[in-house]
Amino acid sequence: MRRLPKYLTLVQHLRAGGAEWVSSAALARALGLTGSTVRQDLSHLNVSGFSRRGYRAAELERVLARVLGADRTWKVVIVGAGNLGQALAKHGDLQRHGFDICGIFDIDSRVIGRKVGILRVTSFSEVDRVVKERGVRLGIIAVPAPAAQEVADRLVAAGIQGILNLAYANVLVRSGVAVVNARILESLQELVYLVRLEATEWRKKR
Amino acid sequence: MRRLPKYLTLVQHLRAGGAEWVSSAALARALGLTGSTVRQDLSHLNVSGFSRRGYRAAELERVLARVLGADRTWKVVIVGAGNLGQALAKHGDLQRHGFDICGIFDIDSRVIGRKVGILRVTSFSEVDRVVKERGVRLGIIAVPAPAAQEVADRLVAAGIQGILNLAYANVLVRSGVAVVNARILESLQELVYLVRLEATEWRKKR
DNA sequence: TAGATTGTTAATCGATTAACAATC
DNA sequence: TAGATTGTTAATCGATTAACAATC
Repeated sequence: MRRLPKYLTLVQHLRAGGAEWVSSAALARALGLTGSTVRQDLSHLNVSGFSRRGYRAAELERVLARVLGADRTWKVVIVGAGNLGQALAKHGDLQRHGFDICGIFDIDSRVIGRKVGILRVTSFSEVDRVVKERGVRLGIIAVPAPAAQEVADRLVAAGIQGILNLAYANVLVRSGVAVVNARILESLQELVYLVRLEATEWRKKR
Repeated sequence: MRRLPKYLTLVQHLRAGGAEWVSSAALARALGLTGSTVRQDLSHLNVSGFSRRGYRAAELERVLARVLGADRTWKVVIVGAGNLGQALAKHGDLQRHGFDICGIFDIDSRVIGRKVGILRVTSFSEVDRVVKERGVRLGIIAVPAPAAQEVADRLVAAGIQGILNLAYANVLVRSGVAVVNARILESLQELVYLVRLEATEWRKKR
């Protein structure tokens, strides 16, 4: 369920703010959902709430972290050391949330060897070796669109089990390998669509 | 509809590859959908296909671009000149797809004035003026989570109509302002969830 | 003609919401 | 007790898929 990460983040923030109990209504309000939806979602988890109080924040966080695998670290490689790839490698949030970045790769000899945070850009030809040696399970694709499929094939062949695709192209992989697409450009286009929709609705009301 | 940007991208790529006609089946295959879904989606658009051939690629691209507002430029400001903000400002894909980045802002005096691509980091205190003077309609939030809500309030007050929120916190805005969240960390957590799901399914089959 | 494809209707499926008894 | 909240069932809603006549 794609809402689970949102619950986790929110509960973490609420706990940081000192909350001991959280109600379905509170979660719903903060995420723009209904209490019903939240209770339905949480009922699939191994957690139970209390009348008049809600859910124990600490327990809820622990259970959410568990089901999302956020209670252990996940090894990741980043392919593509352009602006986006480098930004991710340096982005503290990933390390802070249990992702262990095992390498950043590129084919451009001008960036290979360059330091990015605590890492050094490595030739893409070594990606198989690193993935196998270190048992990396996740790969992030941050290369130009035309190269995305080739990179995906290579990662899957090396044994990667999940791909986060940031490239502006769809990649096809054999079943058994998970792919999540996350494209800022598409999100922006969605935003434009919504903004125009709002503008139209507004005009209708007049 | 959040699939429209995907159709647009795909049709652009297919056209670049020389395709004159595209069928619903071809689109479906490339995006992991069914032909039915694609035809339903396109039926809401002002475009019609032809038996035995499909849709005219050029016409489809034009119509999709139109409904997504990709046929004109959209002014954007970026708030937050950290790794991610800077990467976006330098990221050619945005400019190339009709987004005109009118400024990148930060509150940290150590980065204010620094050059980022062709832009220069400006003090966040000037964001209202820039938004108003240039008629900017979209804002991208790329600041740490605790600052996100404050930035959103400020952008909305300045007249921004749509917000792309990359911060790891939910922002609440008055109705009439569109918000799209795009968080790499949440996408990664979703990926982890899917990878573990696959692993479980696999174990079940044995 | 045979075959491929659209456009649309109807069926299915799943997700969201409403409602409310049970509980504290 | 009164009131707030969960957990769950049933209803609603919307999105996806199947099916197929119409078309070229």
